[in-house]
Amino acid sequence: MKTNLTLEDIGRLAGVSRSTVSRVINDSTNVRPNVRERVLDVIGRTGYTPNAAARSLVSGRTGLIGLVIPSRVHSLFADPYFGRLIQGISAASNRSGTSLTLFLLQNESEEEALFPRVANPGFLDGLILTATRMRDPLLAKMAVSDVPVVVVGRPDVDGVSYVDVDNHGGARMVATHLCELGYRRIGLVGAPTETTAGLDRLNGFVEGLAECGIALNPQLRADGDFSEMSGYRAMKRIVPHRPDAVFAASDTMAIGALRALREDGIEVPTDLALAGFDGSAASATASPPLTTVLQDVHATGMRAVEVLNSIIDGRASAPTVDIQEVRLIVRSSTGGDPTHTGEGDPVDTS
Amino acid sequence: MKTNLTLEDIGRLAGVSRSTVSRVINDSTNVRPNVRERVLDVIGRTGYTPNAAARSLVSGRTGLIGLVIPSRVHSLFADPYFGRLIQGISAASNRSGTSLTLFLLQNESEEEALFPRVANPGFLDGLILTATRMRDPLLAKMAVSDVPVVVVGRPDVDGVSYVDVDNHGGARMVATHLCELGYRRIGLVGAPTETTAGLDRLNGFVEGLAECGIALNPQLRADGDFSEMSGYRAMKRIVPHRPDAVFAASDTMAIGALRALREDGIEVPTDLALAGFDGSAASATASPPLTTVLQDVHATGMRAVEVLNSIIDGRASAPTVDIQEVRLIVRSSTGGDPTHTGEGDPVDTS
DNA sequence: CTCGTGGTTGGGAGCGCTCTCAGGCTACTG
DNA sequence: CAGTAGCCTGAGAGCGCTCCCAACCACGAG
Repeated sequence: MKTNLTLEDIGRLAGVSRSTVSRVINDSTNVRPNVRERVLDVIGRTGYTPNAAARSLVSGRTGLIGLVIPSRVHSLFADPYFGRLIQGISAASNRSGTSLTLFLLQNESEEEALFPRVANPGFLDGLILTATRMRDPLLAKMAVSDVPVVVVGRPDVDGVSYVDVDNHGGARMVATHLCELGYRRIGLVGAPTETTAGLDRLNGFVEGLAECGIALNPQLRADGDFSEMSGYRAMKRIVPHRPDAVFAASDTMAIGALRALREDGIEVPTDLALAGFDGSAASATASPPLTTVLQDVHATGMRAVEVLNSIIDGRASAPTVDIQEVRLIVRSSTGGDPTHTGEGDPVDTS
Repeated sequence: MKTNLTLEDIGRLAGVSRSTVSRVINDSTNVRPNVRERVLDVIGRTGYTPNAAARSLVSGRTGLIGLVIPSRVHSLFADPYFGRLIQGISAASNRSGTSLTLFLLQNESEEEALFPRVANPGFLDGLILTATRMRDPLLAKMAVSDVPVVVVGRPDVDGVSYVDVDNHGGARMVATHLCELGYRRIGLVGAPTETTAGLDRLNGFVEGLAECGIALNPQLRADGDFSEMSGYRAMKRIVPHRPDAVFAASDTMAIGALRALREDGIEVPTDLALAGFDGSAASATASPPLTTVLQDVHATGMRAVEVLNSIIDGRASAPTVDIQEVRLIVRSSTGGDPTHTGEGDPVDTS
């Protein structure tokens, strides 16, 4: 299993030239069966694998795609979202025979140092950007570079391909659902509005409320940062203003909100209805099980890789936009279906 | 920002040769200040970055380390352990100027296909293996290959460097703690014994019990797979045999166990004491807050990278072994400190 | 004034691969 | 049996870089 073998060595051992061995490896057709056999045999016995660096030097491809998760996602793995996303991206990447390089940035300075690294020719074939913020400097640079890029989530600039979920539509469904059940003092534990996801969920929710004649009362709104603790705190701020229903813009924040309510002795859904967003596994095991908006994060990740690959291969020219559908899952936390336990519900367990 | 520039181009623009530009970039000393200035200026204006593939072809280094997380870790991001580990590894990797390539394997066949990929010369400088199992085939192959490898956790083969936490010692502390509080019918929600972590926690726990004259009652033991649901199920199996205390070998399983107890109306710690392992953030916010064993997963990840780098650089020859310390955090779930709320406790929030 | 010395610089070789092209061979056609 | 098309194979060039070595220059010492 020595790794310092070259094409030339294999050729010598098999009594053929470098070129023929190369043909066998890249299974081009024009090789006589018995020659191919002989070469394959030598390769098998020696455990030869072609040198990746040499290969990418000449081919211009490395088989490596990058995934950038910026520093402000400190709640990285507390919220299962990114875990699921990484799994989806990784699955698609494995399937397409590429490897995934992860850039988990810890602070601003690492973020700034990133561009030259990823723009480095001969390093990455393409890049997936997540959790971009408004006026994201990295995104701005990438957009004008010639590195293939796909954003997960909706970017605030044009000309960039992206894959997003229907945040607006999902939040609107929640508003409609709560309205139809007769709630009127409806509050919001919002997601950060520096993110397009937060913004879209806010706007969708407001639109849904408006459709049944309700305006979002500012006293009934407090924003969090997607973390459990921020959901807890936001709910604590809203409760004194006596809402009868609250939409938390992520399941993790909803879990935190639930904890705040439990502490204050407020029963869900009897005293207050609560809904989340994401369709996480935790939403189903919470007590009571949470009404939520199911998004298939795994599929989103896979789709991002597919779009990126199509750009890398030059199959896609114009920026591609892909919006994934979401689905409202009604559980007992909104009182819409009190017999419902949450067991056996569809959740994204990826 | 064209990326197709070469050293030669920069040289031409600056009126020097390829070699001189190379010297400037790799800041070797022997370049006249004004020449260096001129070259740096051209590089700055053109946004030139050296081609990574060409560089690694000649240097034999790619600046890339791999992280392997095998398929059987399906609970990947439900349990915060791997998230924290990845963050630690990524932090150390950023610091050392290397990039991290993630191999999240989804099934056995992907696992088998991995070896040729990672053993590929000119691809990775080294590899970190996690969650290896007993008689792990990938580990066996890697151990005899000439690719630098570090295992996180204790491998069951010799000659491989590894970084582990003191699972044995931590579990023993829990046993001693429960004993000292006077519990006698002490149960275990175990971790899988195909993992050395599960095995070590089991043995440490048994040893701790033995020291105060207690043998682990098989009826009071049920094993899980680190997932919340498996903790729930295991506890359901143990409860009928009336334990007065239970050690769950991971916080996530402890949370599941807690859910089972709540369902059955069993009060913690009044009716039953419960302890976990990991020191996760969730252990502090659980109700009641959980007694647990704090391990610094972030530090473990960073250490793994350091050890790997020392092997890559040839600074370490003999297999390096590094065992990280753990600490018992006593909270109200074991009744050892009933006034304790869990707020403000040290937790690994990395 | 000549020689040596040390700091600078440029060119050649080569890392291991793919691609192109020309040449050799086989086999078929007329 | 000559001619030719088509298949197979090997050699050369070159991807962009680093390393090595030889050449160069200016300076001070003898």
